[in-house]
Amino acid sequence: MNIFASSLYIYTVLLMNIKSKRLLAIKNIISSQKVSSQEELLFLLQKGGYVTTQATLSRDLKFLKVAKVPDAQVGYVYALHEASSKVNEELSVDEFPVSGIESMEFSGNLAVIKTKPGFANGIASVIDSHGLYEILGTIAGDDTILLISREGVTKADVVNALSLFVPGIRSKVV
Amino acid sequence: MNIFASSLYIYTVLLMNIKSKRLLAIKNIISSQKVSSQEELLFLLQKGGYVTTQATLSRDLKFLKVAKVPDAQVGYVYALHEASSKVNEELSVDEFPVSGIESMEFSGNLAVIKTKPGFANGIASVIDSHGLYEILGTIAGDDTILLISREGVTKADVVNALSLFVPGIRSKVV
DNA sequence: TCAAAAAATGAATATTTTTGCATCGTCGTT
DNA sequence: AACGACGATGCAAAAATATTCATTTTTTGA
Repeated sequence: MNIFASSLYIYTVLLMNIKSKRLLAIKNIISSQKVSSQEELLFLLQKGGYVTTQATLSRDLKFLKVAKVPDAQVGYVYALHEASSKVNEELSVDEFPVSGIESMEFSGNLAVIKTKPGFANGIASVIDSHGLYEILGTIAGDDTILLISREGVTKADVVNALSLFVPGIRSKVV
Repeated sequence: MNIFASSLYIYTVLLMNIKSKRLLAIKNIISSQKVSSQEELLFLLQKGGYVTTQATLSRDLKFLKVAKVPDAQVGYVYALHEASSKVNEELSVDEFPVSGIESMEFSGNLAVIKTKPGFANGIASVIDSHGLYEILGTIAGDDTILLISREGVTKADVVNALSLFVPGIRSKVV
């Protein structure tokens, strides 16, 4: 199977472009160790294969709302805020999620998909864009997608349909 | 013992208190408005009668562990840490903005909760944070929350679950 | 597909923040 | 009283960070 011809590739590109990956790497690094300057972060990113400049880091940190906080040990540390701090705790620097999806559960002809914060809209629109027969439509909040499936369609059908372009999707409740 | 005869006391009042007062003033200022640079803070302090230099502010902010956080409005703001700002915290994790809820009605495995304008997201996230078994998830707009309950769960079950932390909750429709 | 628009980026620069050093006023000790 | 220690502070240099500008890359719309 040529994955570059598959919708998996399209999905991946849509959600995980270079910048997104770098942002995720930044999150992972600063949540796993004390980083006290952008220069230091720059070096750590390079070790992970991300080559960029201090200017871009400054913008990235602003985008991520990463705070610079006084710290007893090293003077200052960069810190994520509450909401984003536990997002990627199980991920190492070198492993990136190909999906922002956390879980999926059904209730009747509805499914509730939990995503990483902020991912719901993006993922929902990817789902919508495939125009799947099984899925009537979706509504997305910030980290939750409500998916309405067509009458007569089973939960397995929906999972199967989504699994075509959502890697590793699996329903918690069967 | 006459503490006014103690030179330690005099020393404390004359020197330490100046710093303490300034630190307090800094806390008050940055917790009541958005301050985006030390220079700006310097000016605000001067208006309050505290004359100092930017270098001292840098040290003060470090002492107070004041974080510099990216902000959508003004670029960057200085922010107190959780512990320091607890004064303003009116709601604990277990308290609930019950006054924000207007009504709750069911239809099948769905419930629509009407809230005061702007409250929906906050209330929905409080509900989510409790990770109730009965509730698959919620999606919030501005003043409406859609709540999806698990299959086999009754309306009463949902109300019971919510009533654990939502005082006086009651379903309009049974 | 192509052109226009928008977003991302690096280099250089401007701005902001931190810090080394010297000083001042005071205390505790001799 | 003299001396050394200490915390607070200002000044100025150094370091860190943010932003401007020009360019490239990506996305969007027709």
